[in-house]
Amino acid sequence: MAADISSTSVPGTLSLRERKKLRTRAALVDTALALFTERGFDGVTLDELCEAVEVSKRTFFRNFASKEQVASAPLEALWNGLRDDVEHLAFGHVPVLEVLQEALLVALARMDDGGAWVTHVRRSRELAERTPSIAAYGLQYCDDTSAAIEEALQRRLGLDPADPRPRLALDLVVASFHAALRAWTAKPGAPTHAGLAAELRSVFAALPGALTFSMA
Amino acid sequence: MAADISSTSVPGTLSLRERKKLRTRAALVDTALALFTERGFDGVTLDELCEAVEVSKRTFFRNFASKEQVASAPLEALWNGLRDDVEHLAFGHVPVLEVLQEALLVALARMDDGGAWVTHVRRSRELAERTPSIAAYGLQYCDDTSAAIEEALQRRLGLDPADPRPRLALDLVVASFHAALRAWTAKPGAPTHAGLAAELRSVFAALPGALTFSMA
DNA sequence: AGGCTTATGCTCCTGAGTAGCACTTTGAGT
DNA sequence: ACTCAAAGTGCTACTCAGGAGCATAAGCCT
Repeated sequence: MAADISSTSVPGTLSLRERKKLRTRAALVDTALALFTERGFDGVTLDELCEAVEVSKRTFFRNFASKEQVASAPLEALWNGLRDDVEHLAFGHVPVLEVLQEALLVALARMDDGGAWVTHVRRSRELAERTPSIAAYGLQYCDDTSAAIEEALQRRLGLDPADPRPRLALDLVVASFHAALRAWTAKPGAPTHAGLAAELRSVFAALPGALTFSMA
Repeated sequence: MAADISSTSVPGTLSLRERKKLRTRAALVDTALALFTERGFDGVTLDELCEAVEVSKRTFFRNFASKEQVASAPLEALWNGLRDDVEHLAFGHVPVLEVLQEALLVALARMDDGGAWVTHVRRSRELAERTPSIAAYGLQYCDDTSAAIEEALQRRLGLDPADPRPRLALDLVVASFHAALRAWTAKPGAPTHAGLAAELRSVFAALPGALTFSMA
């Protein structure tokens, strides 16, 4: 899943084979999001998608585990980034919740290419909203990643595996991101990276109130 | 989805047709959980399941939207119960989070038949743990129900639809339940209803600490 | 009792996802 | 430079989930 640096002499440079594979993968994501957006997830068969990218179905399934995954790829990249970062977080004596919030903002900032990612995410999100199977896949991936992160937190913080607190803190951060994503997707106009980050900060700010507020 | 009282004179009594349908449904859930547990989710085809219950595949799909749903039925009943209850909650000036926690405990208590439900949940849970597609379906159903509950909360509390707090509070309650479920499933021995409720209370108690705790 | 509604069964069909085999490309050893 | 092993790719054939149309039977109302 994560790009790994291998056998080539210059670190950070990928072999021809690896670059080709990444290009194929990117082309599949790009074309899939375009076709799904245009004709709907169920209106596009895998055969059509593969034909458009000039790749066989076999190759598709070597890059993605399911039709749903190719539509969820942009957000998976974000969660993978967060998961990898947790390994190197400095915790000091700051509350874990705050460390995780900051880590998500950092992972999000890292996704800021020239706007390609943000455009993909917007499309992916809109598809998920009207396609239950995509939403289901995304939630499950998120849950899996959360379990992996929880495990890392337990290890790095020296906590009892039965302690529910790290997972709850993490789930709260994830729920905040989903809330931010919904709000951001609902906003009309061209999607921006800064806009998404702002929504996320705003939800984080509302979080303490979520625990204490009562009827107006 | 929810049992509705119809045309018969005595409220609470279902017509023969409706009772028969419910029996078929229950038989499908029961047999499905047994077969899936025995041979694995992918080791049982729908045709086999339908044959075992002596029902056609058409009938199966009139009762359930997918193979995954029949395995998730027990927990769906709980979420449906919570969703319906939210319509009649008294909020007073108690924090919404606490009202929701209490509501979930009440909905859970209502599931206490003689142990059949709890046995089904345990099996369903164990299946979900080793079958990603079941887990995905369950999370998506939960998310859908949460959206419906959020909508009800907005309406009943007179809140701005853009206010993220009710959904965050709800997500926290749901996350607590999932944590309790994981802990409960991990415990060996015969599953009990009281045990699950106790786990849930224990997670609720740990919740404030989840926001503030830092490295030991 | 008889007509109406609704569940059910049967059968055919599409498309996701898997597996086996042959072919090509790439990186490494000599 | 040449060769070989390893990995990626394409083709084909297969299983099974899930949906649609039409005919039948069971339960409901008058």
